[in-house]
Amino acid sequence: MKTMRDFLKVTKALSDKTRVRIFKMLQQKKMCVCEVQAVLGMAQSTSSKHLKILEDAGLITSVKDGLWVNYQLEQHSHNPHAGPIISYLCSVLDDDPEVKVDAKKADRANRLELCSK
Amino acid sequence: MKTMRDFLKVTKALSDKTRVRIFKMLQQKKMCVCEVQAVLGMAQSTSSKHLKILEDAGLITSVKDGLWVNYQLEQHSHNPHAGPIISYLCSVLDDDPEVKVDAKKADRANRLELCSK
DNA sequence: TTCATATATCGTATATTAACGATATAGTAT
DNA sequence: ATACTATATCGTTAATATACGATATATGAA
Repeated sequence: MKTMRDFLKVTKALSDKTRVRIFKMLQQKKMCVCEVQAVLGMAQSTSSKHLKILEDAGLITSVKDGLWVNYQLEQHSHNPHAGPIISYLCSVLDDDPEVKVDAKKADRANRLELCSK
Repeated sequence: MKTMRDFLKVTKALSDKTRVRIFKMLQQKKMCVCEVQAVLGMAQSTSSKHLKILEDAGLITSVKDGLWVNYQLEQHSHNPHAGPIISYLCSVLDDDPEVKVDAKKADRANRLELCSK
C-alpha cells in the first residue's frame, strides 16, 4: 500500500542537501557514522540524525558490526515509494561538484584513522 | 544539466502534503486559484503561494485566461528532474483517502460559482 | 475614467527543522 | 568489574517554512 505518509517521508528526507549528499556517498560504498561525519565536516550528532531520517524513510539501512554501524542503500525497503526514488537518485547527480568532492573524500575515508581521535 | 539545486527544488516542493494534494488535483484537471483554494479550504494567499512553489520547481505551469490563471501539470519542464518525478507521482496516490475526497471536490468545483462571493 | 474581481505579494505570528554541545547507551577490551 | 569508543539521544538556539489577513497588481466591464 503506497501511502501519502510514506511518500512524504521520502520527499522530506531528500529535501535537504546534506541528506542527498549522504545518499550519494552511500551509493558509492557502505560507511559508518564517523566516516560520513568526516566527509560532511559536521558534528557527529548532526550526521547521526540525518542518517536516522534517511533510514526512517526506508532509503538506507544499517547493519551493526561490533562497535560500528554500517549504513548502506536499502535494497528491500519497507517503504513502497523508496525503490523508484532510489533508482532515480542513483542515476543522477554523479556530476555534481559537491557530490564529486564527497566521493573522493569518501573513497579515502578510513574508520581506523578517523576514529579514536 | 541535472543540478542538485533543481533536484532539491522538486523534493522540497513535494515535501509538503498540501502541495502533493494540489499536484494530484491538477492531474485530474486544469484549475484556477479560487478552485484550488475551495478544495483545500485554505486562504487564497496560501493557495497562491503553494502554486508558485510548485511552478518554480517546474512541476506545474500557468496559463493566463483573462482574469483567471489556469494551472496545470507541466509537460515540457525547464527542470530536468521534473519529468521523471511527475510521471511517478501521477502513477501513485490515486487511492489516498484525502486525494480521493479532493478529486470529488475538484470535479464539482466551478469557478463561476466560487468566485465573486 | 471608475468599479469590480482574480491573483500575487507583503507583513507577521506560529510551527517546524537543522545545527551544535553535552550526555546516555551499547559494545569491546583489559 | 573498569576503561575506552562508536553511535544515539537530549536540550537549546538559529534558521526556515507555513499560515493568515491586508494590500498591491492586473484584467475586464461599465
